[in-house]
Amino acid sequence: MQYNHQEIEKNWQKYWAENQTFKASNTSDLPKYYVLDMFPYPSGAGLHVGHPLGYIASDIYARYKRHKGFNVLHPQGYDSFGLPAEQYAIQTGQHPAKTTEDNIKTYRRQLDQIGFSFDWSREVRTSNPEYYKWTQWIFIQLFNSWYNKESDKAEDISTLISIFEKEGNATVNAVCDEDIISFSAEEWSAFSAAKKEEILLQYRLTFLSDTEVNWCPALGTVLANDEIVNGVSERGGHAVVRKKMTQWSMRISAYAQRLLDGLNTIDWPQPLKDSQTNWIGRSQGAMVSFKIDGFEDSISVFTTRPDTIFGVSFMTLAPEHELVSKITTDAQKEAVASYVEATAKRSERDRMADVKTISGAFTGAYAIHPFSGEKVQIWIGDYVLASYGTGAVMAVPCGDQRDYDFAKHFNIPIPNIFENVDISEAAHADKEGIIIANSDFLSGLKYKKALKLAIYEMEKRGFGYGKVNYRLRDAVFSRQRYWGEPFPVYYRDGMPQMIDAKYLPIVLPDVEKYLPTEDGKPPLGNAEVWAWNTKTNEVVANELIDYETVFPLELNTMPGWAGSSYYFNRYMDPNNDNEIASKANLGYWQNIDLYIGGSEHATGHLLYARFWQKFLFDKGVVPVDEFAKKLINQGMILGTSAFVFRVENENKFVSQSKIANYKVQAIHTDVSFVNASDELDIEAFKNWRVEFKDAAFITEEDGSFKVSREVEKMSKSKYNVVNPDDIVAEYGADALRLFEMFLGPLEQTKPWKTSGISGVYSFLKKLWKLFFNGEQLEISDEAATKDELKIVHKTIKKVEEDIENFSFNTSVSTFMIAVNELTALICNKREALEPLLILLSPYAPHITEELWHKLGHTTSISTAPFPVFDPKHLIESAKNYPISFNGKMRFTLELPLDLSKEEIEKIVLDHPKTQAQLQGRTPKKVIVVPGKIVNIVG
RNA sequence: GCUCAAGUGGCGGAAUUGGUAGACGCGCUGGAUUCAAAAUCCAGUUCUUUCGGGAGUGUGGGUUCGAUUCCCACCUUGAGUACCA
Repeated sequence: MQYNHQEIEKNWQKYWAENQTFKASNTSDLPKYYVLDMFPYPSGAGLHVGHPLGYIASDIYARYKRHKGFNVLHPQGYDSFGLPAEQYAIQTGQHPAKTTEDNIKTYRRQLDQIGFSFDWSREVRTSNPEYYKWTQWIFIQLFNSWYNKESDKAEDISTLISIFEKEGNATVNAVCDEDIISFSAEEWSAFSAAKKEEILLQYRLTFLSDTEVNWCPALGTVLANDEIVNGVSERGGHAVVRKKMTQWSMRISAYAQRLLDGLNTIDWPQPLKDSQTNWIGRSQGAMVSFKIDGFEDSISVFTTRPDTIFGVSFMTLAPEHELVSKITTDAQKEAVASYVEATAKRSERDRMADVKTISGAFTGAYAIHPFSGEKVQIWIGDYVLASYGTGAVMAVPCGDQRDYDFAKHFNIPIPNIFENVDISEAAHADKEGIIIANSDFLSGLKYKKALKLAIYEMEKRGFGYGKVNYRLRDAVFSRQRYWGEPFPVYYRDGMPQMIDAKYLPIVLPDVEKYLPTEDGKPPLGNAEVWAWNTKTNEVVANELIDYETVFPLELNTMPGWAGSSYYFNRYMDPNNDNEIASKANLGYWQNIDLYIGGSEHATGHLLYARFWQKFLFDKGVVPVDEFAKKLINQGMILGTSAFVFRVENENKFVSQSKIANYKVQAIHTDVSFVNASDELDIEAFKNWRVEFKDAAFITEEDGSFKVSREVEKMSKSKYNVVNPDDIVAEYGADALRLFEMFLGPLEQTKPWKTSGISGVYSFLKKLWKLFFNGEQLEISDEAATKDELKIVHKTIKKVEEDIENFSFNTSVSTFMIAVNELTALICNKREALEPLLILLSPYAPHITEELWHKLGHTTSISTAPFPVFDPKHLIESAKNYPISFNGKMRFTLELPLDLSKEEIEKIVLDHPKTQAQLQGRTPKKVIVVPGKIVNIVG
């Protein structure tokens, strides 16, 4: 009987779906295990063979855990809000919901044919109102919360109001805006309702503010920092400029320290942790305030080196610093103004690309050194960033290279405050082993002591204090897009009002056009029914807006990361209409045990999701404050492009080995025209494009035409995309799954070459043959021999270790070895083949399910217990010892394992081959490691 | 520039409490079967060799009886990050 993968795979996929084989129960006595993939954005292009890699790995692990007796949650869904559907809508007028629905159908079909054990009854889609109801709900919770640094968690805004009512805000230790006014309890109660609202907004965890945002004119929207790469938009590579806009922001900075600390409690890849650590950017130092000569104002700076404060010889402000225009003297006005204008013109990208050029301008003003009382010049320079720290630095040229370069360039003095350090060529930034000099009370001290004493003195004298600073900025949460979650917000007297949670979801309205309005409002500005009636609590037509009971709704939508920041909790109870998920389900499933996805989400999704999880934990919604215990980044699968060589200015192609004789240019050809031996199907190539129809070909001697190959990113334009549909049709899903795992270590980037799949395909055919004699299924119930059991048990041991270590590539070779060895023994014993099928079933679920049932079983193999390894089958009585001379293995010798060291040494030394190797020399030393090796020195 | 990771046959890769380098597969070579092809099966495939053997895991050094594995320096590639005060 032939191995017919097409029929087998279709049948079992149908069986699993009909029997809901992989539906997870929310109540079970079994231990739980939650395996999750990062859910995909359903793009119009569908899947290529690189996409399922992580899904296959997680599916193997999920199936393995079921065999091991776990109640496994392994759901899948779609991150279905996003830009491509919207841009398609702008071009074609097609509603993004329709495009998205179509794309999801394609995705589902492609995923289904690979045989994943997803519990599809739990599917979520971020663009479904039943889902984004909870995205809106979380937004309201954030709005109604503030961060109390005393309790170090988010609390309800009502606790803040009651503090204000009792004692004003002097005692409040909160994470909030910087420009907060202070007020007493009496003043608070005297404030108008609007004023109170305005103050509270400065404390809320999501808040409206005029912020400098990254505005992308080409996309017509703002972008978050992590959506910008090298100064241009991550998507499309468009220019990005700084612009002031009123936007919703998320106070993620409140969680900076906890996001940092939490990294120590989770098993995530070190590079990913490093990039989050770097993104959060904690630095410890001090805030110091410098008075400005002749002004009431002072300049605050953040420094990590307060020990070098006596080395300050000037100060530098960012050109955008608010004090610049105020303190600049008349004499310097022109120079400063032209410098400010010049820097404003330069894009972020230019400024970043050009780090070496030193530029700046003197303001004419002086600051007073807080310790020495000396006057120091105040400069402006674009090496100081407005967005970091306070936008101003105390410049210590002897200890910081940038300050040093600036001072040299503008002839500013460079006082040396280090003992025995030469600073004639460069600054001395190293803080280890230095001794401070010329620094009043700090002189003679080492770095650590000087640092502590400097902060102590600043605090005592009242112009500075120790502080931890973070690079992490609050996250802009508004997008000027259509295809995203609407905010549950309307505006009354210019102040935002939350819609009561019981009226959620606020459903995205229909619009005529998906572009911004003519007066520059976001696309929702085109909606005609987009106002909130506070009496009837429903969305009504804009024409009813009277600013008394009917008010305009928010026109922005939420960013892409909103829906993906909590979806893993929703899978636990996806159809619950009253809560994100029930307490019981959240309590049972807790968090993700294994999360698999790409490393590109390191500082986006994975940071925001941790932030929301911690917030939801503070609010008592979820039971744990990290959402994923273990995370693995699967590597990218690259394409192997094929090139043909065309003679310049001729319609003539030259086979690979002959190009030296011609002047040729390489052009991509479709990889599907090329076989395993890199030979081109000339006919297919000719029919590919009209211009190749009459092309001439200079072939190899044997008539074949060879292409050259190169590994590149898989992309349509390089004609190297391989569609899993084609692979599944020709070789089957089991072969695809095995081959993707066989390519190499999961986390590694590796090239795809379809030719290699024949190896795993013939492995499956060999496995099939073990069960059949010609057309006839033939299985023996005789006891397995010692040798057969040895094969089975060494395979159990290795495969179990490999899966636990996520080393899926090596277990595929182990299966091949086992089948090769059993084939050699002509083994068809049930006792040997049944455990082998179970071992293999996570990798190749269809063929094993088929053979399992052919063996007479009536329930799915996925419920069979994992075979138990018994070491007694691997006990050996003899060892084939490698005999080395000076560490080089020269021959092997089979010896019983129960020999003593001395006996082994004697036998080896007496052996004629040893004598031949020694050629009469006497060995200096003989190392015998019983059971391992013999090494003869001399 | 900084940080991290990785360099092993023609290719993907295997081997680490230091102990037989190249498992498994692709490709390639030869053979069997076939009218022929596909499929299948068998043998071989790191390099070199005077067929005894010798060399060999990016380069150079070190530790060790013994190093792909540990240490130092360098080279190359990839990823991330970048005026962070």
